[in-house]
Amino acid sequence: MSISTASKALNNTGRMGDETRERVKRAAAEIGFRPNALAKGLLSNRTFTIGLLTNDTYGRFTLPVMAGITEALVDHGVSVFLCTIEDDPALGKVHVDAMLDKHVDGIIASGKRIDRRLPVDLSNLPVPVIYAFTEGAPGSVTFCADDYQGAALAVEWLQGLGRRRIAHVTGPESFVSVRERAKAYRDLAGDELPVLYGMWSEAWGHEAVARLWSMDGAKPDAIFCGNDQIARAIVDALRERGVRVPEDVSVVGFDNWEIVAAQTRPPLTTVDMNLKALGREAGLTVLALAEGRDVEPGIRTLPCELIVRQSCGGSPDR
Amino acid sequence: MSISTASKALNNTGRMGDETRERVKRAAAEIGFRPNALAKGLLSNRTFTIGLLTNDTYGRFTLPVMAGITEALVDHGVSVFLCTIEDDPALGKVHVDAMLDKHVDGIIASGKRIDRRLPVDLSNLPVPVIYAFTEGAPGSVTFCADDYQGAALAVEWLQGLGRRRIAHVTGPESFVSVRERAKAYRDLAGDELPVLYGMWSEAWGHEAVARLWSMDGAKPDAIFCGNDQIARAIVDALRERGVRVPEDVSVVGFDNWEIVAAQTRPPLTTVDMNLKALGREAGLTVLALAEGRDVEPGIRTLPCELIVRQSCGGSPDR
DNA sequence: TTTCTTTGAGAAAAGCTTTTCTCAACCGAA
DNA sequence: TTCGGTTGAGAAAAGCTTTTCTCAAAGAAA
Repeated sequence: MSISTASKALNNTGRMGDETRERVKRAAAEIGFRPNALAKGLLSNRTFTIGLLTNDTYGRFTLPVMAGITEALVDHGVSVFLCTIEDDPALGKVHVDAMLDKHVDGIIASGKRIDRRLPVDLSNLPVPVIYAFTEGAPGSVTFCADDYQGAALAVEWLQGLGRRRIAHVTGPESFVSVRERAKAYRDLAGDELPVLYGMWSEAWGHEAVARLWSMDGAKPDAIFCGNDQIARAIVDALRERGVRVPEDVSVVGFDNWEIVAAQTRPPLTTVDMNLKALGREAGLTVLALAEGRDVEPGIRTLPCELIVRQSCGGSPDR
Repeated sequence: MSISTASKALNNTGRMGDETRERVKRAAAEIGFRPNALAKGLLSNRTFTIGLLTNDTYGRFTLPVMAGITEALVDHGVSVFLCTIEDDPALGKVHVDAMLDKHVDGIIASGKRIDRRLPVDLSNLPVPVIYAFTEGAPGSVTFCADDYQGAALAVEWLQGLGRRRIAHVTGPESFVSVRERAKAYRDLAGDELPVLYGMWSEAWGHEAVARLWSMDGAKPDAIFCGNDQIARAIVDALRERGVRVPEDVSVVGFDNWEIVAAQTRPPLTTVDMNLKALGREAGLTVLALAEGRDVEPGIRTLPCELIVRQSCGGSPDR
């Protein structure tokens, strides 16, 4: 039995008798034959391996993205190198070089904010690169969540519940996401109340409540928060003041970070950026590029989704 | 210039004139020559690739382990496949098969608790397997944190601050970690107060405080918690009751989960399991096995460390 | 000058698949 | 019987390195 005959039998290629083909397959199964992916890759220039580059140490955003990528690609036999590069350009280069040496089929760059580049040069690489939840190079494919739409979802939900004095407490104005979300808030809720920019911390949530409740005039009847941590702090701060959530004030978060959103009392209604879906899309897109298919460059925006829990009141079906 | 001469020049092997060697190296640098790791691996049976298998979806424990592995191995040119298999045996098999096809040099199995196996059969694999923060097969190398010592650290710290009525609120007794920590607590703090077993949730923390404060007799002057989430809830619950932390009651957590420990008011003093160091050790150990070096099988226990913040009072240097 | 030794460079094989070509055998048709 | 066509199987090359072997040339010693 020649090697080439065996190869053709197992790959269902070439011409040969059905009986021979079956015999080869049986024998292969019996000895537990596994084709060597390295040899295959050497020949085909496809390693069924991609690299995920990120500077998100805690995996806050990258893990869901990674989960999506893996979910989409595992069926295609693709495995993923996860490379966390902190914000160290040297480390980034080391990891990228290692990936290139191993001939990954493509690289997905990811991060912890949408408006910052990873500290690595990914231009002129011999493999396709796409960006997910991080700023991409011009002419590249970039996936990100639709902050405007997500924020609109939150504000409209509050308005649908009859809330009219909606405040917005959020993170640093330097973040594009923050500005986008604030824009949606302004467009829908008007400018009766100031947007409160601050930090992404619980401390800021507490301070914001103190500020809102020390202002003259009617108090807010709803607060749309820039992330779940702030929302949680706000819920805590309101409780400490004797303000009831959701009876007196509805609170909406952003991120649907389970560990925060679900543990808050009451659990947070919040906007989910669908990072897993984003990862799936990103994964399928590198795969397409790796296979030589054409992909339109540009920024692809994926819609957010509102996760309804109990911090707003109202029935889940409105 | 022959291929073999070039190879020898670049690898500093073989006999050749210094001038030739230099010339080859210059030329290689100039054209940006990268040896193909696949071809190299095909020959040497080393791919400088390992797989990290985990069922810890949120990366709570796996991410620090992963960071340690990467940190230890990136200098050796090793890249890591991260495979999250939830608790799905089929998915596990798919990932393991993919890794074997790609000829990883070794596999590290990791998880979210020390006394559960991953739902995959890792015996009789053609590559070395080691376990980190999950139950290992008999005769294997397993790394885990020293729960007893970590708990002792916490209790001794509280006693060193003069606390005498120390309570212990922790997770489900079914966890080995829980029992180990409780044992250390008992050995050091005696049995004046019951160990309160419950859930790993904030809700349980609140309930535990309610229970402790409704009991007859003197109230605790310190609470050692099974994890940071419980500790956080306990700090919150105490504040709501008007009990001051750390003046009236000292609280110690477990895990040093920054996102919880650092955001608690006051920030938590807590036990860090040194998962990153654990990852480093695990990484170096698979590498050793992959290189054919002998490694003593057994369970390696790494010491925990106390991270002092403000929830206990006392000066950081005692 | 001849022979031995040393030195530097290239040839070839191995590692594992896939793919393309070649070739022998067999069948049916002329 | 002979020729064209079909069919099944094997040989060989390619993909990229490393390593071992061979060999020619140059230098040194006799």
